[in-house]
Amino acid sequence: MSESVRVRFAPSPTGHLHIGGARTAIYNWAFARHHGGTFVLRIEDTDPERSTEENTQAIIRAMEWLGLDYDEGPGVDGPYGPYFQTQRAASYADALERLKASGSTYPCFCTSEALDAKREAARQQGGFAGYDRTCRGIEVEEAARRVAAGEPHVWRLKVPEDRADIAFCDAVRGDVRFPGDAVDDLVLVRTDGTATYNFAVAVDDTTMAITHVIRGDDHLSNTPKQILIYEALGEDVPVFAHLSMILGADGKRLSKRHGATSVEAYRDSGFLPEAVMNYLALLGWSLDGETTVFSRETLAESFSLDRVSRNPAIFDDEKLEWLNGVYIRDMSATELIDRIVPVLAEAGLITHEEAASRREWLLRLAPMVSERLKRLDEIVPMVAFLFSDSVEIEEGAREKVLEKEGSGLALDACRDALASVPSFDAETIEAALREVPERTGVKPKVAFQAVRVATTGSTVSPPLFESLELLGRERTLQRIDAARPLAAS
RNA sequence: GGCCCGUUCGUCUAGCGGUUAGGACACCGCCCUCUCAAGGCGGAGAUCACGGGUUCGAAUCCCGUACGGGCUACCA
Repeated sequence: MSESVRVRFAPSPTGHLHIGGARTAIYNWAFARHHGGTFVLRIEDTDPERSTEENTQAIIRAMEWLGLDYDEGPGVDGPYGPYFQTQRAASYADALERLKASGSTYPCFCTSEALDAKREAARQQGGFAGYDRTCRGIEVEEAARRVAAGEPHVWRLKVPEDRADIAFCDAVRGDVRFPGDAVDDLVLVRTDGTATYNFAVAVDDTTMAITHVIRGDDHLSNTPKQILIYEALGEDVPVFAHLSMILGADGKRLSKRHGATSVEAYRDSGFLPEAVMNYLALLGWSLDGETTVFSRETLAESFSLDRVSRNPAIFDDEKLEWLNGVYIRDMSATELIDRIVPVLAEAGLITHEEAASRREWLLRLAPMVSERLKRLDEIVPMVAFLFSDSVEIEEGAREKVLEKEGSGLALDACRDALASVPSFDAETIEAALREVPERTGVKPKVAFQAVRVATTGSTVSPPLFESLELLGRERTLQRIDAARPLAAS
């Protein structure tokens, strides 16, 4: 429990960083930071069919966005590199040599076709469908001769006879035990000389001196295989911690069918990295059962594996949105503007140049919207009326508000008041408009709603007086004039 | 089929032998109020999957069952 703690996040670049992977990365990061250890990013790119450089970059970008800085990995050299599995072939070859030397592996000449047939037959009879060890019985000399002769072969792990139960203490699940005969003589090195997943992972984790393997639940059943490889190699077994899956709203494993599942998709739909990180941390871990909002620093300080939950968790978009709103409200006006200008620019409401020259105006806008936003992109429909020359009045708004008795009267009175107000700021505007109901006898709600609909086009908007201030006197009066014919007398 | 893992309000969770089973999101009501939010207060919501044990006492420990998930590849 000190500086010697080394953990790794090992995604395979066959797609973008998804929610489940991100949570695994977060827990690894938090564990490393908590213990002052080292967080390694290792790219498991051994599937040439599906791995791409682009995906690798996307994963790294997503981690940067979340603030998951790693101490060793792509672009961050360390003493245990390289950090791409495709570049570690020499390391696997070396491990295989060690296994050959200790007699813990043997070549297998069975064809995959023959194996498939046997497996199928065994499964029909309902038994364990592991390898039947045919080639394990071949004399060492003969096997060596056939290998030398170039006969196609794979290398299999020679699992000890009558192996006792393989037991380990999982840091989140507790004691886990597999029957000794549950693991067959699995393939370590393929016919083409490349390492299989389980071999590569075990070798990498030992050669990278990983002390704690924190990973998805789907690897729990692979653990006994890897333990056997560790033992054959004569290496220490790390501590394992298996995290439960994240499921979609239907209780099924999270997939594309559930909509956005990649971290980037959340970024693009207006979520803040702090919120995503906080939410994901909470999905399967709790600080104390009470605290729900916390910074990444607090997460690092408080994180421990024994508070990781064992049950699968359903991803709840609504709670993420609420949390995102919490973080938005917590931002200063300048921070919020910095985050929002790109969104407005993207929507074509403002250019970056305009944003720079109207900075002061935008800073006044910030407090009006901050407590109304759950996602950054909601800003667009909310403030579009401030960026247009005129406004189209929503059908329902006209009926419900403008056609209500008294609204025309109120509009006239408000127009007069606004036209003659000495200064067009929210405070003065409010004072002037507050007198209208008294003077006309129209209820405040009716009068203010009429002005709101006339100037924003909608029955829902940011606070009226502030909105008018930002709109400016000219446009405000124009819009009231334009709406006036639609209003009841 | 075999082997592993899991099961507390709709959702995320607290709980680690004795609690009125706590909190958060969502939901409902009230207050605040120029709309919407935000905020404040309050409410409803969990026979702790089911069945057996162990115990004076079990959501907590043990054993089954059901349901869900994972592994069982020369994928990762």
